[in-house]
Amino acid sequence: MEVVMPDGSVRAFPRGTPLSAIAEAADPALARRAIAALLDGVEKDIYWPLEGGGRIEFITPESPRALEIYRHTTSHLLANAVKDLFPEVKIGIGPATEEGFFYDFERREPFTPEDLERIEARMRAIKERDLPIRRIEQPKEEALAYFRRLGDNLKVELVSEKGGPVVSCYRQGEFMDFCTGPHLPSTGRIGAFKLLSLAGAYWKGSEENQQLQRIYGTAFPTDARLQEHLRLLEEAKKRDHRKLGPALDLFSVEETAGPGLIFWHPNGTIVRQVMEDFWKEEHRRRGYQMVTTPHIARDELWRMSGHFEYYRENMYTFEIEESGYVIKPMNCPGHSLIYKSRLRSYRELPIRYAELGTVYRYERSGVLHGMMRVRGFTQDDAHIYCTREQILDEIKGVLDLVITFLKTFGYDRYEVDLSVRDATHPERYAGNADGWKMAEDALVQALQSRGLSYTRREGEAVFYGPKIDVRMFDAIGRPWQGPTVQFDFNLPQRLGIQYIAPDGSQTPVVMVHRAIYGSLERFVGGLVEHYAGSFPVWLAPVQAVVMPITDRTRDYAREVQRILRQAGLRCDLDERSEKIGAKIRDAQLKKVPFMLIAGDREAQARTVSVRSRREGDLGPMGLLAIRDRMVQMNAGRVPGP
RNA sequence: GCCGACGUAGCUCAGUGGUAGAGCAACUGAUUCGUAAUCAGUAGGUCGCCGGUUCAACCCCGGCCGUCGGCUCCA
Repeated sequence: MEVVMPDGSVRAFPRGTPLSAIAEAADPALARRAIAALLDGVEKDIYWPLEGGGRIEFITPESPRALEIYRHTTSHLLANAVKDLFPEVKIGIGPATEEGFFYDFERREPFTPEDLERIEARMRAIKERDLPIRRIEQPKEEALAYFRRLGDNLKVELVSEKGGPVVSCYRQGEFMDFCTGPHLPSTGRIGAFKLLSLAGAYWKGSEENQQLQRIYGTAFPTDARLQEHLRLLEEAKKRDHRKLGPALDLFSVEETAGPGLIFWHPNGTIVRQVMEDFWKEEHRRRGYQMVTTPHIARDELWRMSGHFEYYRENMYTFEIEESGYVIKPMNCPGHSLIYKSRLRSYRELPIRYAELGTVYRYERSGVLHGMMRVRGFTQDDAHIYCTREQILDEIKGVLDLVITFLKTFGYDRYEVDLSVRDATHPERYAGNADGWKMAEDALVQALQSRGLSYTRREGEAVFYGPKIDVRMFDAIGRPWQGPTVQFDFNLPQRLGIQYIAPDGSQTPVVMVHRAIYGSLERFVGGLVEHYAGSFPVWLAPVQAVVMPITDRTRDYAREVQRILRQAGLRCDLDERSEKIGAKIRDAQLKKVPFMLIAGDREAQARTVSVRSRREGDLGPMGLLAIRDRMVQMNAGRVPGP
């Protein structure tokens, strides 16, 4: 048979030659390192006997696809160790994930952290034994009989559902698992790994099903890469907004008041207001009109909008004088009422209503998370009511706005998703096919016109319309949910939102719902982590601290503060009787961008010694020079340090 | 909501049934000092809350609240 080698040459091998032998023939050094192969692009185990020839490539520990194989094999190692130590345990599934791997187990007693240590030790022992890992293809019935004999009901369920007439399993020593592979050729080839945590997880991801115990871990080909990953986890921990936020006195969550409710402290409120000012400025400039709508409304409104039907579980309701009321979970019905408060002509469109609207939603206690997932939050919401002809320009306008914001906040990397409906199930969606097509075309055209590449996500649209979602990546490469643009075919229909067309007819509007920050809480939480608490000058709660060195220069320092404050800068004065080193240390810990040191020399020369939080001592600068520089950074919303 | 872990001073953490501790922060005083911690003193706790066991509970048991890691669901 003929084999196309990795270098492109074609060579002949006898049928049944193992891929490892082909690697050997290609390059003995490669053969030693190859952990698996690609046959015409399909992953195969390295010992797999090749029957029909084809194009061969080899996967080495450095290959991007290698990681998944290492992790998947390590998850089997985990299950193997658990079975050894706890024979009564039933095994579920154990895939590789973005960050590592997990395996789900059914066991009456909970695993303890001590169990985890024992399991990890056993895993290492099995790795040491260097057991061969072999793929076994057998009739489905045989595999079923095997798992039945072990009482592994979950596996029996999986094999019955997923397996064809012949199913593949992987065996290492006494342990065998139902799996498509590929895997490392032996347990000794497994790299560095670590078990990380314990969690509950529903069988097949459904709340209806029993809950299993999930053990999480991570694995890498080398210890260096594992250590690097663990270091990154530490780094993420240091940036955690739930830690930094209270430490920098930005916000707190108060048990007395209840979970999921954010108290914005003065420092946090500065960040928030600066963001709000920027937002209002940009929106007014682009023809948005600010509106304000009430926090509560009769349930009548929410019945009309459909929320009472579809969103009730998330709404807080109460009664006043025997009428039912709802605390608003969304702003759109309110905006639509303003639109409907009188007849609208096509001449008025597009109408763009914007509101920093605070909404409250009931979220199950287990999902709450710092500022990221809360029960009360402020959306930077806007609704665009326009004609079909105006759609494209409107979407383009929104995308321009989105890009402006991403840049300003230093999110240089982002990805765009376009979520469209599952066209095979039109009954699940509001609006007609024509509307969906038109909306989708407009979204695609707008994205193209702005040179934005995107991933199309079939069936990911909400029931009321297609949407664009932006995912932004922070300074250490983690994704955050960003701006979103959504069409809404439901509300205009339900609320009868129309305009008078040139021919005098009543025509339904097209409604677009969009948010840039999403929620101020979530966005600020993300920013804290993105900047690790070191906000750029324009956002920093305190932009500079003036530090007199001795009491002799106290009055001068006060003057410096006054000058900066008069220029609109947020400037503190540290006149404690501490040494300069201590003042610097404290300002540094508060992540203040500039420290302005005022000693005798500076007072004499009408300068300050400038110290940057990031670059350290920058030497003396004239008062007006530092003032103007900071004013420029502030007004220019310079995203950097 | 579910599974598991955790909850001691503002923060970080000691404290295995017998009178609650340290460092930092805070406050007071001294010190007037040149780029990440000056020194001394003082104060600060219903050990998350409620109940139970016990002569005695921060410690053991139960319930609740909250936080964290996940699952499930979302800005």
